[in-house]
Amino acid sequence: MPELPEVQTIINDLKKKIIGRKIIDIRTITKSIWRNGPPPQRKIVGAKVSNIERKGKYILIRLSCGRTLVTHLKMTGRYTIESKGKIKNKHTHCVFVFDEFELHFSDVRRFGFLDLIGISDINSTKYLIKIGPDPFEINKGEFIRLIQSKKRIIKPLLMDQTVISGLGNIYADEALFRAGIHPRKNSSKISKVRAGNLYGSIIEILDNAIRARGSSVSDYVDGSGRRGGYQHEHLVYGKEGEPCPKCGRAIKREKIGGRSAHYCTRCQR
DNA sequence: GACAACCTGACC
DNA sequence: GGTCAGGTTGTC
Repeated sequence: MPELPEVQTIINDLKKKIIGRKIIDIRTITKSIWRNGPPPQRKIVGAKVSNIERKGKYILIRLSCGRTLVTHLKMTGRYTIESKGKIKNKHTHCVFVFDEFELHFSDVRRFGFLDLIGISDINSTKYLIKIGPDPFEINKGEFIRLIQSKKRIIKPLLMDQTVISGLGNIYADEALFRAGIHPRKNSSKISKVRAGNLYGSIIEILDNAIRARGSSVSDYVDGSGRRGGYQHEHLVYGKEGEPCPKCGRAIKREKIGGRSAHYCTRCQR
């Protein structure tokens, strides 16, 4: 799925288009895309979008009625603004109709979901409350303490959304390469200086990736259906066998924590 | 911590 | 046919 930069790009795009606009109709094509079943029309139709926020990789669309439309895009979910009456493709699962355009939620693999939560549910929805702070919400010292206090393999730890949110497979690989840290390194054994460097790398790549409107490896597109540009700045992700940009040795790909890790066996210790 | 599961599509 | 894919969750 989209990781933090892609989710943030979509949110920035949607904000410009739908804040202050009224939802005049909802058409659910795939009922199962709603985590708790499709909500009754009356709970959404007529409400205006008051704000859009991000919590980790979740998108929170705040409505004037006090409810919140929660979305997780998982691997292939998309939110795109489409012209009215646009022909839906077979992976479009829900359409939110506004006065002058429509917001389409589509998802090839259907791992993503929509959920409408009430005012009183905001702080009690279990999958939301367990999400940890994203890297922008903590400082370097807090990050160092966070990873040194756990005895975990560093890469899966970086991707554990309950510890720190927003990073996925691409940005975890890219951050570890830039910080020169081996993806299997035990988090408790990373020195303060190197953990600080890792924090700096994470912030830098997230900032740059947001500036480039995200990474499009295969499916990801922004709210206007356009691809991002940060994939051109990837140094190791998806580059198995290619020379390391620092030392020239071939980049290795290896399963770590059930996911493909890409790294340099010489530069990352 | 490893692995399967959820699903479809692309590629070898 | 098999493998792989920006994610998360549940089961050993």
